[in-house]
Amino acid sequence: MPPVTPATSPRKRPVQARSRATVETILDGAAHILIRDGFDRATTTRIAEAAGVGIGSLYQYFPSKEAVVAALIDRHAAALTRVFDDLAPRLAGRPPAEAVAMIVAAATDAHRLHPALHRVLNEQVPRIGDMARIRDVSAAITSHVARWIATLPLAPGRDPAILAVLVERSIEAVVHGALADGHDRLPRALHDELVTMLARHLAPETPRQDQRISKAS
Amino acid sequence: MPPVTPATSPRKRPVQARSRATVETILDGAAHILIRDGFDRATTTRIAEAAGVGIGSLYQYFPSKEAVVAALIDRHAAALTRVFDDLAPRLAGRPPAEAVAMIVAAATDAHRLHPALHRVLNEQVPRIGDMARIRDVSAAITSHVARWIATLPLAPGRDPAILAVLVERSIEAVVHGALADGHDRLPRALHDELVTMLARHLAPETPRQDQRISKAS
DNA sequence: TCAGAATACGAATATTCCTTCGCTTTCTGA
DNA sequence: TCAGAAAGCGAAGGAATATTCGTATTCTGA
Repeated sequence: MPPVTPATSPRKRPVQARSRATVETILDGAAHILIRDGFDRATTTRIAEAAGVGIGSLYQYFPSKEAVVAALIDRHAAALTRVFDDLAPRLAGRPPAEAVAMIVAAATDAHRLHPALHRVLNEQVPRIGDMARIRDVSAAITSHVARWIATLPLAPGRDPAILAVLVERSIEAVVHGALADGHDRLPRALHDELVTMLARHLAPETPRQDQRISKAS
Repeated sequence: MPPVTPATSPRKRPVQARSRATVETILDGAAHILIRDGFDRATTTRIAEAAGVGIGSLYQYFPSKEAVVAALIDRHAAALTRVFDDLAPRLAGRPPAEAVAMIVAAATDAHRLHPALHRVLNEQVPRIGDMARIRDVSAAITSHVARWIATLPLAPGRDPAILAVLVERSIEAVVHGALADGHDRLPRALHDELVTMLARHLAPETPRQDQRISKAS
């Protein structure tokens, strides 16, 4: 269905330790060049140069520039996922305010894993067609959150899965926005409003929403 | 400062009606090609073809492919801004639940102005370096929202500007996410949770948030 | 009606980048 | 220690695009 799907699967699998290291080196070089030059100016030649390997070696393991970036996305996505996998078990039993604050903190950490790279990759992901990889990360996070929410006492009729989407997207958007605006962390006031809002919305006394809101013209 | 700034400013300004029409035509052609082929496969030649003008004419007004896309972004951004400019005066005096629902509706409308184009442009904006244009749109929306929030009775110490950021980003993220997931509108349940959450957070009785939340480990 | 300016055009040119392939070097397992 | 496999290398070829520029056409203002 995606009109654009450059070949991104590896050409040859590195088997010796030496070549596995080469692949890592290429990925590092790619990250470097991507950050410095952006995707468009990043050429396979420059990537190989930055990595200190021959261009031929690069093509031994990657069929194209897209494939290199896809691999980089994969590596970064794995790191992101790990942050939230670590978080999930620690949420158990926490009251909403605490847990939400922890999720916010994790989101911030994730963004700071490698900010410059994170940013470039975010921008380029759509082009690589590796959207699925990112969707997976996001889905994994949401599902962790949903599992935690499911343990909370909620008014009947409220769906943890939906609340999780709401929570995850709000947090991601606010954190991402703040960091994109140049802050190195969520400004305190915004952080507190966000946490309060979400925590309160997850409180047991929050009623199931009714048709009360459909009065808008 | 931006490492990547392809020339995007027009080469020559169209003065006669004829050439102004040509420029519009080129933009239409660009939209068409961009949607059909994506940015990478979109070439200046194909754009000119689709627009039914000579390639030379394109270069008369745009120094590069990036410039064409930048102009397209600009045109689209103006349309988006208009949606919210129209909305702003209608918010006056509305209670939170109503107004929030209207903002959500506007965000949905904005996304549906030209979904295919919206999507492609969203993906390409970062590359064009026209990030600023988008930031402006977003800032304009936030500022409208802030002006409305400023008219609400709030607990002392709460900042309308910050609440506006929270509201705008949450709505945009949730709406965008839902549409990206393939829905053609916000699912009802998610819509209601979102509106309830935000409206409640803007209610006068919502207390100023304190250090209550910093207990998280 | 006419001169000068504005537009339009597209074949030809200039760039840029991707990718391959034959050869050298290094490593692994026996 | 040695043969075969794995890895590394980069000049050269090839394909795709961006962009220019001289010429033809149309429009504007007097």
